[in-house]
Parts: sequence; C-alpha cells; structure tokens
Amino acid sequence: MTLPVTLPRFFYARPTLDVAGDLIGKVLVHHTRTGLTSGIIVEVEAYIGESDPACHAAPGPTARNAPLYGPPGLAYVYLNYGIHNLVNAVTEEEGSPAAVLIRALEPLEGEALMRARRTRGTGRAPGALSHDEICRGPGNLTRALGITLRDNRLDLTKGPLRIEDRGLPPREVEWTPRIGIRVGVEAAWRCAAVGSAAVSGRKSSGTTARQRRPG
DNA sequence: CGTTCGATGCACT
DNA sequence: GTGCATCGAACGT
Repeated sequence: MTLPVTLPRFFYARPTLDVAGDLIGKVLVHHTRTGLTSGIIVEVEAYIGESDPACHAAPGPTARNAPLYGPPGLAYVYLNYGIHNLVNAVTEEEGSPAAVLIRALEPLEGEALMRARRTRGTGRAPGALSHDEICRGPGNLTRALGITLRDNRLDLTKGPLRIEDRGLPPREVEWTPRIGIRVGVEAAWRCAAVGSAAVSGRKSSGTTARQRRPG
C-alpha cells in the first residue's frame, strides 16, 4: 500500500491515447467545503486536435476552448446541453489542443455526499441510486463530485480538484468508438475498464439479460 | 425489453 | 436562431 500521489504534469504531457489508457484505475478527487468525494476512473474518451471533428478545438481557438490550448494537466470543464458539466484533463503540450473526457467513476470516498448531490432537487431518494449509478456518465459524475464551470482551468496536478495514483491494481480495458457524438464516430478512442458496472453506454456484447433470475 | 423526447444555457454562425 | 462530448421519464412492444 503506497501513499496517494497526485499525478504530475509529465503524466499528461504525452500522446492523448496513452494518457487516456493510463487514467483508468486512477482516482479523481474533489475537495470542497462540504467534504471530500472521489472515485476510480473506469471510462474515458480522447479528443485530439483540430483535425478531430468531435473535439472542441475543431473550429480553431475560441474563448470557450482556450484551456485545450493551455498546458497539460489543466481541467477543461464546460456546460453541455445546458444542464451537464463535463470534465476533461488537458493533454500533450501547450498549443496542442487535446484532452481526455472522464465519463464514469466507481465511487470511493464521500458516497453519502455524492448521493445527496445527485438527488438534490429531484424527487428521488438518495437510497434509490445503486452504488454503480452514482457516477455513471459524464454529467452524473460531475454532479456527484460537485464539479462546475468554476472549476474550469484548475490545475489537476495540485489543489482541490486532482487525480491521484493510489496504487490500485491494473484493470483490463477495452477500446471502442466514442459515445454520443455525431461526427468522428469511427475512431476507437473510448477506453473502459472491462466488467465495471459503473461504465456508461451499452454493453459491448453478450448477455444483457442479467436482470432476469435463473430458474 | 426497446425507443422517443423534453429540459436547459451557452458558444458560435 | 441553431446545435450540442446528456439524462431520465414516458411511452411503445
């Protein structure tokens, strides 16, 4: 058991697909006044450069996508569909716009607080959420961890929003096309931990009928 | 089980 | 004014 180590800048200053694969099994942590919440990263997507039509840098530099052009290790948070905050880790070198979107976590610390945030304002009871639903999906995990637009441009290598290596065992991963985009569908730039029930999207194959009882 | 559709805010044309 | 890197309730089979 080793001490938690916040990932340093050089971790992010690499090819985005390498960073994406290596983020699986790392721990996203958010420390707020309300408390500390965290989860194991089990699903990510890479968005790479102005030539990637699904990347926010596709139109070239704008006010919104400026963090993508910044130094590696920054957080890029933006509002999607008017409702959901999505969090990315900026990769590669300054001036080279690319990032990894974090899409799902397995809840680790502060689960009660995460449940409260996820159900606040809705009619749902905190207990109605299963453990694996709490941080399943990019909009859900930011809500659970209390990540908002105010966290945009924060430095993930230090401070209240960070990603740690806690020496967790390596996970088997699978690469698939990215989810929920209209362009750039062909690239297999989504990476997910195999077998994790917290992963979003459809099951790759096999038995989806696990809900039914045997007998 | 499956698919459809409304909510909601901001960047960009 | 249009279009999203979404979510979940509502409805169809």
